[in-house]
Amino acid sequence: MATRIDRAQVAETALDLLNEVGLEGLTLRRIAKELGVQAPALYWHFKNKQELLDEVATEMFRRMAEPLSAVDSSTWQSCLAGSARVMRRFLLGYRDGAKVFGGTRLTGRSYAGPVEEMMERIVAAGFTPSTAARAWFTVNTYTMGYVMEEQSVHPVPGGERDPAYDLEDRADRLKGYPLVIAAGAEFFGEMEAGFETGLHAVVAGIEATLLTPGAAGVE
Amino acid sequence: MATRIDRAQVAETALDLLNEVGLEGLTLRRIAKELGVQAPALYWHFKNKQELLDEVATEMFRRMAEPLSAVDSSTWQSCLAGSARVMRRFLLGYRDGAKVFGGTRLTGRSYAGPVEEMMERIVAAGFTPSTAARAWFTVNTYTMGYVMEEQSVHPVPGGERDPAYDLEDRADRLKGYPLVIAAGAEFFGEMEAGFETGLHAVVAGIEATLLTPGAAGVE
DNA sequence: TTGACAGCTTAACGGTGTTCAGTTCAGTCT
DNA sequence: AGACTGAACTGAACACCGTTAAGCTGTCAA
Repeated sequence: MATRIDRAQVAETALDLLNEVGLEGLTLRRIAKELGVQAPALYWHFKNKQELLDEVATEMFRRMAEPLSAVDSSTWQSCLAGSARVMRRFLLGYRDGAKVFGGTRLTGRSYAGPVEEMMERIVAAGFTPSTAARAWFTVNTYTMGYVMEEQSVHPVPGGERDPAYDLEDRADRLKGYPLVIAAGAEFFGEMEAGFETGLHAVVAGIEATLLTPGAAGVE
Repeated sequence: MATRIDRAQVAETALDLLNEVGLEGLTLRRIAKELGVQAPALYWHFKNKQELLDEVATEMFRRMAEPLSAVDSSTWQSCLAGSARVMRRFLLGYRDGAKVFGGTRLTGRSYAGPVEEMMERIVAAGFTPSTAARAWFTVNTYTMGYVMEEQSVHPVPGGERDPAYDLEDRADRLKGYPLVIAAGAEFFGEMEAGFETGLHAVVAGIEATLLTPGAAGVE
């Protein structure tokens, strides 16, 4: 009845299933069921579950590619910041998106095109290939780390906050540490605005230290 | 024979075991065995495995507390950068350290003391409580994200690189994308130096955008 | 018609987190 | 001292997990 399945179809199905069941619930049996197939059938297409997850992450990136290349690239700042925003939006769009994407290596070379394009723009703006890569990596690292934290506060896309992160409870528990309480409010309050503020800082720092060599040291 | 166990002892044992077996191998039966006890005994002390892992992360932080408060705090820059370095060193010291630490919430209030202290120093340097928190969070986010990546290249503390990240293979695979190849060399080459460069940028950006309000926008 | 082989199923294995009823043992009270 | 109590742990079991091996089924070529 149902047509035969292939790698791409499995990855797509698994990715769409992710929002329903979360990474923990994304078992081979569950994926197979969604495909109208028995679990071991997946082993015809993938060596093991990790390889399947790598393909899922790659599919995630594939879906990011279009909006990524549509980012405003009139300045390197908007290029970097824009791609960070796209990345965040996409990761937030999938349950445990950051964990899935961070825990896997992209397979094949499908991701190379968009990345090359973006690097070209940054280099054109005055960076060397090496500092451009560092700039991109730094922004990416920040973004991944941020969304990771964000998704542990906000596990389900569009859903409400994890009650374990209730700010009042937290304030109560940490009485006597006023700055820690204030910090919690800053961290877990307006996460979108917080991301922008941090991103803003990172980009400004890149300008100060990577674009123009010979800036002040940290020490 | 053996004395009874308590939460702290379980967490310490589990944390020490982590370097031997990795997060994947850190099963309840294995931890219990190490304690000379049966697996279900752990359920007397913890509601479930996640709660145990939370305690492990907290124990990790507990061990960080001393070096954290020994960080040079003569300037806010050295304070932030120093704590980021301590954090990275510690996370790298445990197999899957970033995953464990990132995936859990710190329990209790044991962590509040050191954090409060650090925040006080930053506020004293001219930040508001709110911008100080944002600065700290941004640096932390970068550090966690960085070490996460670093540990997927370098899984075992002190061990050699994961062969899957071989740069030559990568360069071969990505022929035709010169900037992507160069980026790979920058990312996965000298990871210590790379961390410092990025950290440097982040701190400089914090100075430019958070310490002195009214800086240039990202757009 | 026969053979080959890709793609799938069925059955099973060892291991996982977790539950639950029962056991042991230190410490308290009469 | 001896009975009691509750904390701490054991043993057996459950449902489910990733994974493997062997066998079945349909399609296509010769």
